[in-house]
Amino acid sequence: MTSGSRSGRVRMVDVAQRAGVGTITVSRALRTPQQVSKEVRDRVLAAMEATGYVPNLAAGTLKSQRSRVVAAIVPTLRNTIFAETVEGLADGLREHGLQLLIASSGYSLEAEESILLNLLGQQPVAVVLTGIAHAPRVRSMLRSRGLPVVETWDLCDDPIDRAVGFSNLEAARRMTLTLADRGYRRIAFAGAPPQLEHRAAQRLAGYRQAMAELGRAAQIITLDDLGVTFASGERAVGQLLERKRPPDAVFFVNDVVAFGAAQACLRLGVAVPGQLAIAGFGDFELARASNPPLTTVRIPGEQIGRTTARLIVERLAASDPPWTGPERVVDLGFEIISRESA
Amino acid sequence: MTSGSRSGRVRMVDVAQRAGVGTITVSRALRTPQQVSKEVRDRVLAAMEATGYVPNLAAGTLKSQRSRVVAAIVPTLRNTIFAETVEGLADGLREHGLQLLIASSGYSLEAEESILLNLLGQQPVAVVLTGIAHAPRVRSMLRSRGLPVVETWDLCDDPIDRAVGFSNLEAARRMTLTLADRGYRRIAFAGAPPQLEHRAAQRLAGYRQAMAELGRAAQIITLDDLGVTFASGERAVGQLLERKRPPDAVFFVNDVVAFGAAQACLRLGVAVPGQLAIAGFGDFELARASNPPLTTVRIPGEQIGRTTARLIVERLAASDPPWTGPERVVDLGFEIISRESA
DNA sequence: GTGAAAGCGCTAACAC
DNA sequence: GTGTTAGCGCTTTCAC
Repeated sequence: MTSGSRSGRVRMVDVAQRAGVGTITVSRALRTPQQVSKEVRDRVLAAMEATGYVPNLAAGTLKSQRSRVVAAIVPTLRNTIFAETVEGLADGLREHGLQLLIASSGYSLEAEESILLNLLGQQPVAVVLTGIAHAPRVRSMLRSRGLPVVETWDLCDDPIDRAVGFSNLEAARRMTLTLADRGYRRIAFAGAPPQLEHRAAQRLAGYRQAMAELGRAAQIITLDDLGVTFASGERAVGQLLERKRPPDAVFFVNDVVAFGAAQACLRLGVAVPGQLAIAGFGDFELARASNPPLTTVRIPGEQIGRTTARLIVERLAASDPPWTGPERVVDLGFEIISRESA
Repeated sequence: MTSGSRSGRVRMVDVAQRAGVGTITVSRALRTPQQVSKEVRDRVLAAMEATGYVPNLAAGTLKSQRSRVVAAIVPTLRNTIFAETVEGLADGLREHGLQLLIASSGYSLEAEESILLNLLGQQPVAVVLTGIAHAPRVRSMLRSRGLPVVETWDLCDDPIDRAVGFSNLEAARRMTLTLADRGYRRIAFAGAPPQLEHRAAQRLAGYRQAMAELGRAAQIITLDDLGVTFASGERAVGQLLERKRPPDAVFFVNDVVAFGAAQACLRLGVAVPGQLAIAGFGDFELARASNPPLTTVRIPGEQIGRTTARLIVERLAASDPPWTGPERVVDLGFEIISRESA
């Protein structure tokens, strides 16, 4: 098992010679074992063990024009927002022998574009993007390549290829109406500046639409820190309380900031929901752990990842042309979760 | 910019012909621009734009025996524990044109081994592992390859190549002594079963050592869920309170479970730190957001990532042999952070 | 500063 | 079920 000279330079030929077969047989033993007789296969596997052979995927990819890598870009890995999706995706892909290549864009569309160029060089067999808003060239570049592409975390009438997600707008609208149903009168929305993030903008739009339906005036609180840190939620509460006529309910753009706000209230002695009701978005583990537990929108984070993996695997098996087939857009829905905070 | 026939099949020759140069000049314009006259370079860049050329890294990697990929394995991406390290690493590498290939092992050493085999196939120029405990073959495989390897999040006298981290044992020992200094008498430690995770075992050992120094009896609480969810912290509090003689302070193996425990106390009306003091480990954003804020050990998560990136970049530039050079082990230290919870 | 030829290690296509 | 041949698209080496 450790005899192989200086490993890392063991080539398929070395294994083949040791097993007394041709290189192609080694290749087949690895990729399509059923094509190789059990006896030979065992000999080959033993030779691989003995030499510590690790296939050079660069060579295989080059020749076959087909890697085993799926490239994904998420806005951030720093908090838990996309964590479930990424793990679900990675698991779903790994079960089919595909390796996930992840990069984060820091919520910047320009960064997304340049990162994508880099990732494409690795010859991925599919690309996963977060959201449906992209730099102009991203769409054309991916379409012209004819690569399977899945856009996640939102829906869209005309995806680059496929989309898997839920309606951020509708989810926010429903949450707003739910808060109104509960009797809250002055419902505010807190999010980062909408031009910074399309999904946040969609949620804001859903809030606005609901408020219009209710015939009430919208009240917007702008978060800093891209609206993804506890601290920005805390600061928002500070701002709120200075207002002459503060809202009696705030719908936060995600659970991370909602949680930060709830903790600030606890610290400041602001009763939740008595004095200020708080709603979040995401139903992360944080929402249940909060005091009080957060009313929020459950979104199918892990399932988005799993479904994305499934679509990719199916597409690779079928080798359909990119923009045909069923399920171009998969709506996994959302669910309003009522807890004590609102 | 979109003329190039069916993109994804644009090769370097196509760009070269369009620019009226040889392929090698295109290659140089991309990789070592200073070797190409400005005039020719501009023509080449224009041709790349026009054709939408994306270099096939598989071919380059194959020929040059040198990719631009660094492979990393972390135990999980599901919570924030390793998030800072991963982002710091990714950022530090990207600044030098290196792409991070991340995979998660689910805290399993066997999974780590098999994932590593997969990743090695991509011909990474360096490998980053979490922790210093690995399956037996991992060490020999990496050493024999002579690849730059960085083990993170712990220290070790004899790393595979380099290690960047802090002493989990010493950090836990110091925190335990700090709790004793504050006057807590019955200090317990809560962590997952130590055989499941080496870093947790080190922290337990540090706790035991401190308790021995103090001449006190150790009291261990075993967490479920690998000790990485809020819920397991909550359940631990439930268990604690059933004891005849519960501890007056609990040192949790990380901030995630400590936070879960603190929230459970809040809910159950257990005064923190009055009735039960709580200490965490990590100083994640959660620690500050908690009520009360958590006394914890600050560990240099992002800096581990940054330093790891720096070591890798330096090693690639210097092409030193693997186990020589300064800084084989970089101790980034830790800091006890005193807040209200203990 | 630029080019021509060779070949990295594997797998597709075709034999047997 | 197994082997032979050719070549994927780059970069290295050496020439100019």
